[in-house]
Amino acid sequence: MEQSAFEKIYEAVKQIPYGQVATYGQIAALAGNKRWARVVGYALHVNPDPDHIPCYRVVNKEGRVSDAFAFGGGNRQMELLKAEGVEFTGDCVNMAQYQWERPVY
DNA sequence: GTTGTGACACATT
DNA sequence: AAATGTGCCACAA
Repeated sequence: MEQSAFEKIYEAVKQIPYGQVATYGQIAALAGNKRWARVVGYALHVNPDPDHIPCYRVVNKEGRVSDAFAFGGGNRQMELLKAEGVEFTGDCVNMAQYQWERPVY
């Protein structure tokens, strides 16, 4: 059964390990196409299952949260990520250290 | 049923 | 180096 782009995106986000973060582009790439980065944003926007879709673990290329919208507050993400052991450099996450390396099969 | 918008990223100018 | 345009999917009007 062919899952829609959204479904694939959700699966990719769910695969993000604890204490790490991923970028929209990476999620999109894992979902099938990097160009879906925009779709990823929308997918998290609807976020139908926040219990399995940690939007706060998803950041943009800057290692920062969305410029346009934040998850229910903005600081919300920082607290959640810090609770997982992720350090925040000002408003940006230390991606060089915490960006999720997609397993290459 | 069509048009427009939206949590981004990349290529080109 | 920075700014603009382009591409993709799903949903709202």
